[in-house]
Amino acid sequence: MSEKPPTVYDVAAHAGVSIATVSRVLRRPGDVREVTRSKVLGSVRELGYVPSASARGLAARRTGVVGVFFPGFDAAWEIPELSDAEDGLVRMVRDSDDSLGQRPPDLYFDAVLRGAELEAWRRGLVLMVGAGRGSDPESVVRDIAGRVDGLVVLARSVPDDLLNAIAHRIPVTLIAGPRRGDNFDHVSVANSEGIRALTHHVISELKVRQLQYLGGPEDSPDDVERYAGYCEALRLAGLDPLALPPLRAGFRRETARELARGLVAAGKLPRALICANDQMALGVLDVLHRAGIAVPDQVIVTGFDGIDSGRASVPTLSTVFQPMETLGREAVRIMADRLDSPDAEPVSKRLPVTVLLRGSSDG
Amino acid sequence: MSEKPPTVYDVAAHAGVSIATVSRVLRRPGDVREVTRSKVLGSVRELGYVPSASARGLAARRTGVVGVFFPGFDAAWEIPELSDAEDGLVRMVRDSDDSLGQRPPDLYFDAVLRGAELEAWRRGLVLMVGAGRGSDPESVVRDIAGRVDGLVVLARSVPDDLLNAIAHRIPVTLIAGPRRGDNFDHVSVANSEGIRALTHHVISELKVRQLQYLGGPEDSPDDVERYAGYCEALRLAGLDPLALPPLRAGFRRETARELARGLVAAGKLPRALICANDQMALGVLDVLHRAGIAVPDQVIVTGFDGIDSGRASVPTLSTVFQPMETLGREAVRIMADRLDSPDAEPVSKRLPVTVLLRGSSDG
DNA sequence: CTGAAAGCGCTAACAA
DNA sequence: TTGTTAGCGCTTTCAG
Repeated sequence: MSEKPPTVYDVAAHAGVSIATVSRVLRRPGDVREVTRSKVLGSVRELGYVPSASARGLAARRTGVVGVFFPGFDAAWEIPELSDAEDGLVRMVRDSDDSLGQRPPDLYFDAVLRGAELEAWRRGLVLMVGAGRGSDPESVVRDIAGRVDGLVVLARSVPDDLLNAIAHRIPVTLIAGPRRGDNFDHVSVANSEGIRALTHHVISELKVRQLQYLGGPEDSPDDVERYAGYCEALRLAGLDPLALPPLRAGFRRETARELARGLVAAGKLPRALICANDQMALGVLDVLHRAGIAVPDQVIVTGFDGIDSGRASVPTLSTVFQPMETLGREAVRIMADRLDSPDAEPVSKRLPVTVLLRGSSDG
Repeated sequence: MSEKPPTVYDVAAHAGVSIATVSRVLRRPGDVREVTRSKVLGSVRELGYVPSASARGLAARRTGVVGVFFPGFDAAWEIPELSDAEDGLVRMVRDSDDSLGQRPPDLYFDAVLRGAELEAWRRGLVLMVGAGRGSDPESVVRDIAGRVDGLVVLARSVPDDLLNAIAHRIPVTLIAGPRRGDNFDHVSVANSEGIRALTHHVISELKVRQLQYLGGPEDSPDDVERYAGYCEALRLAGLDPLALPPLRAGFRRETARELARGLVAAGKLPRALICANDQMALGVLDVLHRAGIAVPDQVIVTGFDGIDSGRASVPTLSTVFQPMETLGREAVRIMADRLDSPDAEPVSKRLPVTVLLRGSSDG
């Protein structure tokens, strides 16, 4: 399938120049006379020369690669082996919600990754992705750390000490989560401010005084911020955040569904349910719909994230849009700047959000 | 921020061994006596040693990295500069559909990428991603090609000649699109079979005889396959695929909306609209809903892909689910195998799809 | 504008 | 079991 790949030496020989000239043609074409350059480029094409990034990285001490490390919520053992079963090419099911053997998509990381890739491209960088899974992020992170010029880390996917060790060698940019010391650059979104504004709207415009919070995992920094924003809005209105205790559904649609069914069955629905993300809000919406409970007339539901499905739901979902893609872009932008000027002051940027008032609150 | 990173030499000196031993400890710990090993590992930790992947790749001639290259539908000039404007952290809008300055998410690539990452992790590989954008995929592909042991390429994101040049050096696995020669391994999904089954269901179970196809770009290989499947089902039933000419909306929701509005206005709605992807189907559904046209009673609508929004729409969307994540996983799996045995026969795998009969056809 | 030569940090025979 | 040594393919002074 492949013979020995040509190297600079081959190209140099073929073009009748030195390897230094070949290198120049590729890196700073302006430094080479036109005729020489085109001669070299001719050889490059003819031989199908592809420079070895390893050699280049070794010699130049920079790889042009930025690593992106994000938490993998899939425990290793939950990932099914790829099966080789062949039951024909088409299966047919009625109204199957899931059972497709697919895990729910993680819109958030996907979007961040897309943004990161986008900005990397604009900056002439390449992206290397890794996820923390199972018990030992350490090996993966080290593995990636040796390959890249800088590392972008999502939320709390890497333990502090490891992070510090890495930051000692290459710049690290943190996405989301709390700011951790000022060894790192940091990008976040206005979590608390956003949900506070939305909650405030529900209270003062829609005249609701009985609200309940539906949160994700308590150890999620995002959830912590959002809950704080929620509480703040209530207190500002003279309401007690603990009048109705916060509910938890781990950011997951299915879990929220079960929880909502429970509330319906018990007749304990609040006048407004402020959810910490869209997935949960959609689950709730779905259950209420089936139970014949009118949204927003009987119950107001809001989400957070601004995922696409919230535009297709009935009613459409009021939510706080967070610019996930921009989050990724901004992180890489900051990283690129950092690589250019390693000694500049650490940067911390907070991105604005947009409250989207739609059918589930302002129908 | 960082001093000179320690190398094998530093570790060797610190541990009082040779660099070869350090290398062994890291690569084949079994070949080293226990005491030596722990001494070395101690030094590694103490010095915060991180091996250079460049040097390693150069010496070992393999990088442990798989590249994934996918088409970027964003023309470069359409990507807005990241703005530094600060108009406060919260903005508030009513019922804004878009205007969020975000491009529509590309669920398909996201899912494929996620699957690829997953399988790469299981195989101890790292993923490097790049997108073709603007006029010149060549430079990016070359750039990536030099960094990886193998390249996974989505659909037609890379011109044939370039692809051949690359395949000459490193293994290439194609995802989706037509099979292109047998220099390459290839994974695809049962596009035509899936849509044929769904169309057949609409015709023979739902007794519909007036169908119309709503396709994507004509040069999309996926669309070509899907259209073929559609036609086949019609012919099998003795219907003329061209009785109603195929419509085109470039796989985009917005475009499909406009088109649907046109059909409604002209009173030219067919009894069933078979859409080549979910985004378009959702656009149609939305327009019909607003126009007060009953789905599926007056018009049946079907999609293709099985994206999440199709479960939240009203009615829920009948569609053909394609295992996008599995597509990515399978591609990396094949690549990993290929790296292990470069001279095995080229592989071509077709993944099964699932027809999901939901509200928009079988309400 | 071009060439010669010295590494970059690591792996993999081969010796010991 | 461990050490020696010869590259891997490229960038980058420094001369010319």
